[in-house]
Amino acid sequence: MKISLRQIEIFLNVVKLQNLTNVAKELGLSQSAVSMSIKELETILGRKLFDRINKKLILNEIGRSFKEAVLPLYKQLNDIETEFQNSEDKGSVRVGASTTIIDYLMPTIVCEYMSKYPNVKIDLKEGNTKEIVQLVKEGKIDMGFIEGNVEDSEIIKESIGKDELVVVSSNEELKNKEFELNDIKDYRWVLREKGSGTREVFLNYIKPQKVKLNIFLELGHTESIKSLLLSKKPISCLSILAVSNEINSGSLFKVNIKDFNCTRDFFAIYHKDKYKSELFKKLYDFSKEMIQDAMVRKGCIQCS
Amino acid sequence: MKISLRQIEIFLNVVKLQNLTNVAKELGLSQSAVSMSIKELETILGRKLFDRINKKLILNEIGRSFKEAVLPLYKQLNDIETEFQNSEDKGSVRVGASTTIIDYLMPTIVCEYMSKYPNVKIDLKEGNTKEIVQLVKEGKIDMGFIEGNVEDSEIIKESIGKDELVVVSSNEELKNKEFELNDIKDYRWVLREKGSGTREVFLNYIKPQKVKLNIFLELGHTESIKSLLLSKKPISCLSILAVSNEINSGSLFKVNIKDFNCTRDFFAIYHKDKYKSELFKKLYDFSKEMIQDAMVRKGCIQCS
DNA sequence: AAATAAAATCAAAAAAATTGATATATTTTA
DNA sequence: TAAAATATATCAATTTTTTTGATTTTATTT
Repeated sequence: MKISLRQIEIFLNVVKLQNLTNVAKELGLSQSAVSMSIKELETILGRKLFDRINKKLILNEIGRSFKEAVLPLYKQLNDIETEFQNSEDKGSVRVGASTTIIDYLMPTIVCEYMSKYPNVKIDLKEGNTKEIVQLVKEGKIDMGFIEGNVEDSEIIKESIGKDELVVVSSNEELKNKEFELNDIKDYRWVLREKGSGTREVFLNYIKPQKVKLNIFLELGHTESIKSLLLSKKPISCLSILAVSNEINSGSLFKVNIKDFNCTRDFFAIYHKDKYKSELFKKLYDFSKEMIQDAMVRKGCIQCS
Repeated sequence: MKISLRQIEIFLNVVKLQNLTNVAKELGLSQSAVSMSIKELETILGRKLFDRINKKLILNEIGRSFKEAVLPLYKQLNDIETEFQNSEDKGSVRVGASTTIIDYLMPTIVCEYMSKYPNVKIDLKEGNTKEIVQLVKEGKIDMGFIEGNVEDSEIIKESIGKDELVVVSSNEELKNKEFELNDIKDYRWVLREKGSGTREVFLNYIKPQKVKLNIFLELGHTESIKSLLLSKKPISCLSILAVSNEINSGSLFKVNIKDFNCTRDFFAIYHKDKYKSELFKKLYDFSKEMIQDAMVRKGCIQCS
């Protein structure tokens, strides 16, 4: 046999009112129900909690320490109950995103969201598009933001804007001129490693031209590429999100390639059976908006 | 409707095993019982705790934070339950005692007891005999130690030894001689205030002799009397417990009065309906022994 | 001494938890 | 690709638990 919350509730009321009959009234029960509940609780614990002194119930030392132990827990459970019944702004959300989004968009989103809803915890998971989709399908994350398209009947996806891939360098020779890709193929190129979305999209886009780039280095992190771009002046192709600041400040510039217009969609995804709690909806919409805003903003900077 | 501990238990098991059927096996229930319990819990909270993704239950962000909130409380409640079912050495006991006992015996008792049972809390209440008896009758304290007799059908009492009242002074004129009370009645006497047990017992004891003492001062605290005895050298009558150290060290001495043999019983009392928990019994017996020991010890010192 | 008050107890009734059977959807297997 | 196996939901039936209403016991008040 196990203690129940009802028994604890009745017990605490008896402690408070010191009188079974009044407790019965307070809880809308019969006096015998209260009496039997206390008796049952004492049976479970194997000890008397009250001394029956002249038909009065007097909390004894065991009852007292039981009360001390149980009262705060009981209160907390009640709080939790009402909190979950009322507030929507509490909990944790697991979000997955692919590299570029994780690096250049999520930090701001998480930061702003958490200052708006301090009781919401966000767990971030990084992965490439395929991995993120898989996590959503398995219910291991609540929503995902990815850099490539998916076709899957279980996945609901929403395009949240176009990302632009730009060819950039800090090599002055390449500035203020228009090139064919072929003209610059022999400069030193640095790309992200194989398997990276950014790299695949770029290489797929130029495939028809059958140009063989001089890829002299492959790096796993966009930031490594950026610092190399500044010191050694090779060429690379990266998301506008990653380099808009540098382009804006002039430390990097877009290499002007004729007819080069390489974009990709960003998608927000979640499982079709997902229960869309208020918490989910809020973070989902918030993230979508933030990402759209950010992309418009970066896009503008690039144009100017 | 209110959450029950059973629902929480089932919920936590589902979180752990991620599978209703296995939980049902684990808890010895049918699968439908588990399913319905979870459903009911979600109804009470007004929110889904799991997403049903392809007939699998995947804890969602609300479920997750519910789990975080509820798990520690559930564990603690279980601990409390087993603790109360098993251990006897935990709780608090309310003890009442009259002045002499509180001052000269209880400190040691409480101290030694608490180092033996560190989880037992002792609440001490001071009062004169009548007050202590009343508190026991009302169940406001669990046991009492008093300096006078009681006759009350509701009270169980046990004599725990004889206290001796001694006439003491530091006035050298009174040393090493035997007096009649009448011989010394005109010295300055200091007694405890009216209502004090020590005073009443003493005055009652000498009443037959119809001696009118020169009571020049009445003080509320035995310690005040003792310090006065040392500086101003009046006479007083106090419990041997209060002055045995001073007698032993020679700073005070017993005034030798012919046929003076004033004693009183110390009693341990409790209510006849008291539930005698292990905790109660241990403290009760411990206190009884300690008091008896102390009185024998003080008595011995006095004799030597 | 009678009236009042409070808790315990018991059988009966009501409510809640649990079951067993079945439906439905999905994944695995052959 | 169909059949088997797996997993959850649902419903009516049943068991268990809680609660009630009536009664008894003991103590307190009038």
